[in-house]
Amino acid sequence: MTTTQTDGLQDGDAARCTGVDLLRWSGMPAEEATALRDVSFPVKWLSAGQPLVVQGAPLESLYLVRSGTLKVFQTERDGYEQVHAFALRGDVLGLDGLHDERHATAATALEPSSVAVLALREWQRATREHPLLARLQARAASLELARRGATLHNMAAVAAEVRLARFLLQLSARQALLEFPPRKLRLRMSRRDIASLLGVSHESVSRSLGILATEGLIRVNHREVDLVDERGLLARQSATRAERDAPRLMSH
Amino acid sequence: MTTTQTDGLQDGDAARCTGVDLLRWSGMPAEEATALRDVSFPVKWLSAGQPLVVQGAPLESLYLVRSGTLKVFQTERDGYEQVHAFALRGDVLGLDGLHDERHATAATALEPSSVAVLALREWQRATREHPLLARLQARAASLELARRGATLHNMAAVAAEVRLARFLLQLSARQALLEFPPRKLRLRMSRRDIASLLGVSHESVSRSLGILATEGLIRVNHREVDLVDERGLLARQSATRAERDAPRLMSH
DNA sequence: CGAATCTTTGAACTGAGTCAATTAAAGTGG
DNA sequence: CCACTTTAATTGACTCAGTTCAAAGATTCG
Repeated sequence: MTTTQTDGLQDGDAARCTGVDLLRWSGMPAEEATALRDVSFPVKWLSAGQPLVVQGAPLESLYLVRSGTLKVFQTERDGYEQVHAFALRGDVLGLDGLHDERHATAATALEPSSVAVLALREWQRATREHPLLARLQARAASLELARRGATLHNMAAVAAEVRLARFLLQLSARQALLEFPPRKLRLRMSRRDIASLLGVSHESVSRSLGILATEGLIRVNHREVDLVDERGLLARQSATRAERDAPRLMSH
Repeated sequence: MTTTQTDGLQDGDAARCTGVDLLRWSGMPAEEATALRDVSFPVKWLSAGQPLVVQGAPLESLYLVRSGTLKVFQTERDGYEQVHAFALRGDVLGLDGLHDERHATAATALEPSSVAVLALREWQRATREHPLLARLQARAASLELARRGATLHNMAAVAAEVRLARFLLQLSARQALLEFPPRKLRLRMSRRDIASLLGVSHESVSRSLGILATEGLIRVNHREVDLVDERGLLARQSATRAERDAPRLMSH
């Protein structure tokens, strides 16, 4: 909203996108969706560091990430930023606010990014008329739910390097899905953001990166991380928490 | 396990429920939903300890909890059970599996419980024909997403008692919504389940309960917990993680 | 009543948080 | 374009809370 400099448009890219685009970005087959060609939504561009939604704001629209990276977070009373997720192409922002019409989490761009603006009224009408769009939303919610599970899994690990290894592997997997090189990670977020997501101090993130690098599993250069030894990382990501009384499959 | 042959029905309660029931259980206004009287779904009864869905199983239906308590969890390769949530009345199970048609998480009853079985085909048809049901699903997903955020918040806390305090307060709040006495908690889950959800060892849960009890904030008797001093608990739940460089509100 | 699970408590060890100080990078403005 | 400021990242030292291992009660259930 308002004119934050380049605001709406940007040269070389459309100011609006169609329903077919939405399907494509969220990784759904879009062939037989000719009807969705006539549905369109505005595209909003964000510069690095620009907030898209603030916590607690009335939910006026959902957003589907078209490009870039956003961080999704809550700010505690004491000012601590709890990062919930990083949003990449295809992710839908604002779903966690549908139930009470307020944004439960804030979202800020970590690099130049663009999103489709799904104004609530129109979007809900669109989902009613186009089951594929309803499906898109359900799918997005489902994916996010599953990803939250993975995040929980991360934080459940005892050792900080284990959490970090899991995080890196998950990011790699997501990049692969988006057809980026899966073992060349360009971290768009600060160490502190990662630390928050993993539930450790940012110093621990630093140290853990060092440890994994020393072990030859990754190579770290500023915010560029190469996954050198993926097998090793996979091995490292085991061990959630000691559970000596683990597998008790009853013997028929 | 054991007598799975009682399966569907149980004396004294209907074998099916209507769309209006679904709305009611999930806390949505159900007055003007006369059309939903004709939509009905089977009810399934579960005994304590009975699994409802297993991890990885093909998603054949969603479930809406009608009564009781379920635990939602994943079992790691090493046999560790990572608890994701506890489901109470109104919660929908299986949403995290919609995106790939497999159950991402398992669900097991912690006490005698009942759920509405929303067989996928029929349910999806129903949501298409009845926007209120579509809304119910979106709302359920949204609520669960928001609740996952709270869980993240819990695990981000440094001290174990803080995590526990938050957990107890959240459970209390949910009970209040369901019109149960908010400061008389009957924990349906084991200490270990709680520990898993909070990301600590079960010994720590035991100790933390002791600490909070010693401080006079709660009273513990086996699995009955009374919230004696709610203010105190609220005070205890602060302090996520030191962040001396916290509030940086830019002043324009 | 006995077997299994759950829960509590104890003791020792260790990994991660906190505090602190230094270096590196990025952003700002003249 | 370069000083200057601010923020990000790394590294070290110290301390302590929580994990781990162990073992003893308590409760449940067959």
